[in-house]
Amino acid sequence: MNRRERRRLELRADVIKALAHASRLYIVEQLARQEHCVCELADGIGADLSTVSRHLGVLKAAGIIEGERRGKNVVYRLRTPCVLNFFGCIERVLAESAQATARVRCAPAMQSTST
Amino acid sequence: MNRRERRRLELRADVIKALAHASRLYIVEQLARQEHCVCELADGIGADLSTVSRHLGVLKAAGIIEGERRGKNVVYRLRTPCVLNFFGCIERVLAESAQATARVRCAPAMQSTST
DNA sequence: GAATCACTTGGTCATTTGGCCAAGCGTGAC
DNA sequence: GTCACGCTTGGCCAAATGACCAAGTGATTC
Repeated sequence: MNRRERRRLELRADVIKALAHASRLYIVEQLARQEHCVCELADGIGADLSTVSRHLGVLKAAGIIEGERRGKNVVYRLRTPCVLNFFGCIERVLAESAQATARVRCAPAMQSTST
Repeated sequence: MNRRERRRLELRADVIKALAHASRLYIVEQLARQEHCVCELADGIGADLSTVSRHLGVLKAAGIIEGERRGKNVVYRLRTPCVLNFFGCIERVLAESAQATARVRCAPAMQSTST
């Protein structure tokens, strides 16, 4: 992995990092339905307004959402809806993990024939 | 966001977190081509073997890859190749961000008509 | 069974992240 | 202008993350 490739992967990782938090996933889901002001999202999340504002800042910096002042409010909307496609795959990963766990639970002596 | 929904989003976030690192993205890309032992991946990344082993542990815990001992080696492979679909969208996000940056650079007085 | 190779795990440290409170800033209402 | 409202940002702290080295474990070799 040379310097150039590392940089490329770091840029990708930054976008993924922006999505790697429950509250930010909630925000993305809500904005997928319709645009929202900060206060509405903070309400839904149940965290301090400042905390939510920072989460929005992270998503915005990553280029996933964009915000616009409208009167007193700042209204955010999804800028790259393709991120919604991730969730199907994520669910598949989780489902397979759950299956594997179940398999282990039901057949603990799968590999080691004895003991 | 009730307790149940938070839990659901946290599970999703855990999978995404596992992908949110340049070295781990490198690993996923390599394993998409073919399976590899830890030493090969460590070589490619250029980090300590222990560090790479932990990265593999994170991906495995998330259910994205799986490993199998084969003689002296432990060989890892991709378990849920659908994660590769993420990258197209990520690149689009990055490309749009780059465009936005360029726009700002070329027209700094876009919104505020004067000043 | 001792040595060696491939990997994992414990210990430690520096850095990053996420949370809240408090203070600041921009906008609209009065 | 000044007040209130909505949001952002600075300050701070606790917890999580990522890195390395060193020690431990599993498997092959001799």
